[in-house]
Amino acid sequence: MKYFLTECGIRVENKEEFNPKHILECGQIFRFEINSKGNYVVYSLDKMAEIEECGDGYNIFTKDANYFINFFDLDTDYSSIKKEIIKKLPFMQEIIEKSQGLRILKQDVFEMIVSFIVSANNNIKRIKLILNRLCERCGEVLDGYRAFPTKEVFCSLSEEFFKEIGAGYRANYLADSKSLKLFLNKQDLSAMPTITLRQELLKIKGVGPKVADCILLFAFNKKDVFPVDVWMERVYYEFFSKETRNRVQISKYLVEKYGNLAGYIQQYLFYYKTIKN
DNA sequence: CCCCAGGTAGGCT
DNA sequence: AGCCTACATGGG
Repeated sequence: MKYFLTECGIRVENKEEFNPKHILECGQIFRFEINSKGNYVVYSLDKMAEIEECGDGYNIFTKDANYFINFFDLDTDYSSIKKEIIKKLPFMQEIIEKSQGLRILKQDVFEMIVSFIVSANNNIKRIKLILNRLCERCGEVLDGYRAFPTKEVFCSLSEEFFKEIGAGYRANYLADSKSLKLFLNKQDLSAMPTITLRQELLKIKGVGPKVADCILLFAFNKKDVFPVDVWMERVYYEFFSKETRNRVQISKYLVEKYGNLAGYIQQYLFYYKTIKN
C-alpha cells in the first residue's frame, strides 16, 4: 500500500486500498464523525485524524502520523488477501468490490475492551452515544475534542456513573475494573497465541465469546477469529451452511475452514449486511 | 404498544 | 459442558 509522510500528516495514494467510509462505517470503531467539510474525523485514545479526499488518494491530517500508520495498518497489502478470499469464496467478489478500501484497524486494547463491552446487545447508534458521553464527562479537553478517559480515571468510575451515561445493565460490568486491570497488567499479551489470549479476555467481566473475538481482531491484529453476532448468524445460514449450529459453533467452524482469512471475511460480510446504502 | 440491537452472566440441568 | 432467561436504554 502506497503512502508517505507529509508536513501535516500522511498521504495515501491508493483508493482501492484505503476508503475512510468503508474503514470507519464497518462496525469496528465507534468514535468518528463527518465534519462540516464532509471529511471523516476519527478519534483514538487522545489522538485525532481528519481524512480528506484529494486527487487519486487521501490526505490524513494528524499530529500523530506514526500512530495512525499503525492504526490504519498501512503496511498491510490487501490485494493478495482479497484475491485469496475470492478464490475460496467466489460469491464474495461483488461484496468485496462494494467495500473496496475497507481495512481492519489496529486499535488500542483498553479502548477496544470498553467499547465492545458497551456494544453487547446494543445498536451502533446508542453505542456511539454512550461512548461520546463517557469522553465528554471524563476525557481530557483537547484542541476541539475530548480524549478517551485514561485507564486510571476509567477504573475509578462507579456503577452509578455508568448508569448516568446510559450504559444500562452494562454499568455493572464497566464498573468492575478489577478484572480489566488484571488483564491489562499481564505481560507480553500481544505475544500470546490467539487461543491463550482469548482465554484471558474471557476473564474480564462483560467479555464473552463474541466481544473477545472483536478485541482479538480489531486490537490484537489476530485474523484467525470470526466474531458471530445476530448478523453473522444470518450470513452463516445464507452463504455457508444450513446445518444448525449455535454462535460459538459457527465461529469455530468458519475459523477452522478459513484460518487467517476468517477475520477479513467476517468484516467484509458484516459491512455488506449492515450498511444502509 | 411492540420489537430490536456487533451478547453476557448466572442459574439450571 | 450446554441450554435458558433477565437485562437497561433509545430508536424504529
